[in-house]
Amino acid sequence: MDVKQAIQLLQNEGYKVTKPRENMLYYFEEEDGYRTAKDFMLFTEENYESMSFDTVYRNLHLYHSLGILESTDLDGEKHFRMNCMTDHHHHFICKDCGNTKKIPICPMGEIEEMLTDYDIEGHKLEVYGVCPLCQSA
Amino acid sequence: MDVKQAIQLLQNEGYKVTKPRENMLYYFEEEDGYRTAKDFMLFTEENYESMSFDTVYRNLHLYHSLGILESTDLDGEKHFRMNCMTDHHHHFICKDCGNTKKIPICPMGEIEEMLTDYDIEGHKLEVYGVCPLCQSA
DNA sequence: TTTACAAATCGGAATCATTACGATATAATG
DNA sequence: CATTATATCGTAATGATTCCGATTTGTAAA
Repeated sequence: MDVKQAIQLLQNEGYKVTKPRENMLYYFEEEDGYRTAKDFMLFTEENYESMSFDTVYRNLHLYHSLGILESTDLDGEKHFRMNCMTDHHHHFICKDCGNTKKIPICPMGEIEEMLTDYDIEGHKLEVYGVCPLCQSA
Repeated sequence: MDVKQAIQLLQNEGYKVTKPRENMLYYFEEEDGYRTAKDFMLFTEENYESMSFDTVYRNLHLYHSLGILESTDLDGEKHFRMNCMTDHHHHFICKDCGNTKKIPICPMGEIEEMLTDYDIEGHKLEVYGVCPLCQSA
């Protein structure tokens, strides 16, 4: 998912393409990892174009519901990153920088077999630690 | 982990065994699933022995740091359950009642092999949905 | 290109979960 | 049973997120 595709999706679904929305898309396309609402607010302030909390949170939810962003609960804060929908996978998440590495392994096949009476709606597999770059820093 | 073991652990580590602490232990021993601070506060109010937020949160953290409780971030709230330290495993978590079912599968062996340059500190594997009991209700 | 209007934004107030704080109470030890 | 460090209490403060009324803006039709 890139900015171009996301804008296309917004238009197809009848949502307006506004300056704030574009700014958010470009930010998350650039950052290859999980970021919070505050991360984004700080970034915009540094670039002299801060926007309302309301707008940021509302669009984060919109983007999540449209599948443009994926999210995870971490340390009591919601974190978001661009959604890579091409294949099903999971992430290593660096606790220092928030950047991620793809993990192309998923044990859900096995697990579904042992939960036949359960209505499975989703799952989460995440690995936490420090990435090579942050280790050397 | 049961109440008896937890109390033993508190004493060994030099912590006092107080009424509020005992109440919390009995609550989590009884409930076989993830519960929030508020869940516990509501329970105590119904039993006419409510206690301070400060006390509840402080002891939740204490119990977590001692390994008496395990925790997970869910819907922007921290959830806790009695820790079952006998074997490494993961959980199915019912989104309606919070109760859990053990999943004795873990793909970390495979995953560690593909993350050789990464400093791995932890991981999370959770399956979400509706348990059989809540489906029929 | 202008107009019209639904949709989006803004700033600030409100809410919810969680943490901090000073005063009081209490478990553990001698 | 006296001492004292530790825990609790009630409340105030914090941090993330949501809500709200007023204003602005994209979009589509005139």
